[in-house]
Order: sequence, then C-alpha cells, then structure tokens
Amino acid sequence: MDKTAAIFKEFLKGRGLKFTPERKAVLREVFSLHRHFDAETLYQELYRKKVRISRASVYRTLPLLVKSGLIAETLRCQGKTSYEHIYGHGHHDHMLCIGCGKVIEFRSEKIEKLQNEICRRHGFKPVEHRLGIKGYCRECQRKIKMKKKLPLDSAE
Amino acid sequence: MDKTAAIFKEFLKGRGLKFTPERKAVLREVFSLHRHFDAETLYQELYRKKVRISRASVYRTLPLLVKSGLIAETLRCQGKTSYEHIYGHGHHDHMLCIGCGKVIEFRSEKIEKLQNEICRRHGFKPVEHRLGIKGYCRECQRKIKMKKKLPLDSAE
DNA sequence: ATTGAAAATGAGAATAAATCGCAATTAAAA
DNA sequence: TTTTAATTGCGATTTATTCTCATTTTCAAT
Repeated sequence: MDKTAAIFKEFLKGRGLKFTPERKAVLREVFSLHRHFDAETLYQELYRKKVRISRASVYRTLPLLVKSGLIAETLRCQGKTSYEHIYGHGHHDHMLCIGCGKVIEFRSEKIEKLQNEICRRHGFKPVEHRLGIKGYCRECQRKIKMKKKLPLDSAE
Repeated sequence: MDKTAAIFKEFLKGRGLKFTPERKAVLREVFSLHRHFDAETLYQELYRKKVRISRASVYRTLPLLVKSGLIAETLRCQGKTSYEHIYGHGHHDHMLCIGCGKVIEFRSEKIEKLQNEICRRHGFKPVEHRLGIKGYCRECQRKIKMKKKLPLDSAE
C-alpha cells in the first residue's frame, strides 16, 4: 500500500470513517492525475477506466481528501471547485493569466516565512494557504498593445 | 456624482458600453454595503428598496465592476462568488478560521513587495491578487484541545 | 466466522448559482 | 431627432453540487 493510502486510511480511522473501495479508487485516480482537476473530470476519467462509482461518491470523497491534507482546493477558476495535490507536490502559489488562462506556479520562501510570522502575531494556526495573482502574462501583454478598441478584459 | 460613478462611467465609455440606470443602481448599492456580499444578496437588498432590476442585470454588472477595478472577487467561501470593495478600501489579505468562520484581515507591505518582484521576474503584469490563509484562530485552537473524538474539521 | 451498528453507496431528484435567448427598450453619438 | 449597437427583463436552461433513502458494506466485537 502506498503512502497516500496509508495517510488517508489513518485519517478516516481517526474519525470513525471507512476506507471503502470507492474512496480508494478516488484516491488512486487523484494521484494518477497531474495538475489540477475537478470532480466531474475525475468522475469521467474513472468511468473511462471502467471504475463505476457514482458521482455522489466522488463529490463526497474529495472534501475528505482535502481534510486529510492530501489535496487542496485551488483558486476557483471558472465556477467549479478544482483541486491539486499537496502530498508529494511541494507547496506553490499561482499566477493566473486573465488573457489566456495560463497558470504559472511559483514558490517564495520569503513570502512563506512572512506569512507564518504574521499568523503567529495573530495567534492563528495556519493549516493551508493560497496565494493567487491574476494579471497578464508576457504574451498577452503584447497582444493587448495591438488592439485599438479596448477589449473587456484589458488591464488598462 | 461621486468618484466611483465617475470611474465606472469612464470605464464603460472606454469600451463602448453604457452607463445605464440599472448599472448605476448596482454600483450604488455595492458601495452602500459594507464587507463582503454576493449577487443574490445584492439583488435582494435592491428589491427590498423597491429598486426593481433583474437578477440577470445584477449578475451582468458585477463582473464589469470587477473589471473596472472598483471591486474584486473575494476568496471563494461557500460555493458562490462573493465580492468586496477595492476602491476606498485599501487592499488586504485574509485569514479564515476553519473552526468558526471568522475572518481576520491583514496587510503586509513586505509581502506585497515580494509579490511584485516575483511577477517582474516572470514578465507577469499583476492586476489583482488574493492571499487567503486557512487555519484555526486562537479560540478554536483551545476548543479543539478539549475534544475526545476528532471532529471532521480537526487540524490534527 | 458471525453479527450488529454505524457508515457508505448508487441513482436520480432537488437545489443553487449563474448564464442564455430573445423580443422589446434605451442610451448616447451623430 | 434619428440611428444603432447595447441593454434590459423574463423565464428557460445549464452547470455544479447536494440530498434522499433504500440497500449494501465495513469493521469491531463477539
């Protein structure tokens, strides 16, 4: 059994919850995917692989995985909740291009440190955080300069 | 005419959009509210005040206000998009207590600076950012210590 | 192994948030 | 004014997610 399963099982046991085949399947699929995903995508992917578990179970399992600390919700992008791995995937923050949707991941030790310091000052025990910066990537900045009429999404 | 209206009007004119009474009403209501709000709340509030504009118009106007820079989406909290003022309300980040839902606002000049620096390095032009830290406030940390069976939301 | 209680499941109905289509209306530039 | 593109309201629709509940399953204690 791999490490993530052990963690999840442990988490579940601690709260009197069960490590069912369905939950196992979701966990497995989650960690076979790379990058961000949402509940529906995961369900479809499982379906494609002939793993027949209900949407409801997928929707019920993902929040448990979040609470177990294995995954986290990402910044909300287009109306649906999306997730990313935490386990085995060092923490990082995001830049999100408003123009083309590109995601740039980054990590700043200094920012992390400052955050922790601020939390300490407030007596706050941080569990998880998200920093998302919206803006325009290099390419989209160039594109925008060439338009006459300002597009709705222009930064200017 | 107040400053926010001037800004919004200007923004709209620049893209060939119109400063209609409905948009004016939404803008007005937005800035009469304090703290976070969502589309439905705003609609209800307007309805209560006998300002009869359709939900659709509210939903259509809020994104425009975001694009104008007057307001911003907040961290997603419970499935619906919520907003907060930007104009006249200095930017701030959030700590969100998982236990009781309390929101602590804070601002760190140092973090802001670091963010800008990182963006520069990536050729990214930031427009807006959100930093949200989830965790447990002082009180909830105390409460948790006293429980036997771990609640679903426990940090441990 | 058996059992029993609590928890989980699937299927689809239900809800909630947000968007869309369209005919009628309106803002604002000419 | 006139004109024209933009906007409105309404309700229908879509999309995401949650809920209901009868049935099944897990797991700890026999």
